[in-house]
Amino acid sequence: MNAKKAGKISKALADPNRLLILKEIKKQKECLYCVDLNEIIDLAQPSIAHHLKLLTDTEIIVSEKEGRNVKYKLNNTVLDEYIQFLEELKKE
Amino acid sequence: MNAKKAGKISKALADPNRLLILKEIKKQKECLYCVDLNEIIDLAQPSIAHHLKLLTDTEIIVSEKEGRNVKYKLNNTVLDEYIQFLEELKKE
DNA sequence: TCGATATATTTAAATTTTTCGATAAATGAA
DNA sequence: TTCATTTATCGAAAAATTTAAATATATCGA
Repeated sequence: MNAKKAGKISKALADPNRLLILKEIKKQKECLYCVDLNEIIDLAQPSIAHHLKLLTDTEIIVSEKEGRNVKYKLNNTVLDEYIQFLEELKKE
Repeated sequence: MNAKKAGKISKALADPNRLLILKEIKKQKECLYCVDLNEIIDLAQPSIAHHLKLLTDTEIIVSEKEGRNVKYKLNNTVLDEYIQFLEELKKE
């Protein structure tokens, strides 16, 4: 992963509400329904949609449409690549 | 590491110039002199100082005064804790 | 089809972040 | 002490982000 992509992912992770979304995905055993976030996150619906878009744009989460609903799950591959980028910073 | 701290670190990493600083620390075999950044980063001196402050505030880098100069090195511990936080996101 | 529900988009305001000029503070050298 | 160098701080402008109201779109069920 290059620095540009890592910067975008860092930015996606740089917000408490977006971290909360990721935490909820983890909580729901990998898969979260968008509609449930309205009860969890104290933001208006368009704001939640905005945060979900930022996260999906980086591909750190992936969305799947299911009827009227959208469900989200973590993309472990991208997360691993990001972690790898961070690990590289430690190497001399 | 809690989400609040992880959010601050994510924010610290969410800027191309700050990632460049970290890359340079790695390049200089762990230790970077602040003065050298002026030639590397295309920003005014106060801007560079601002970015360094954000990074040191999260303790992802640590500074050490050496005469007039300040040198910086990566804090592997904080970086590892941040990585651990990310790893936890993957666990069900 | 019609109404209800779920999500997305547009637009604009509020807030935060980034940037830099001016200047201050600290240190080393002459 | 005086001057040059390095870093930090202050204040303000510019840019980016966050938020929500209004509205649009999509889908389901009756």
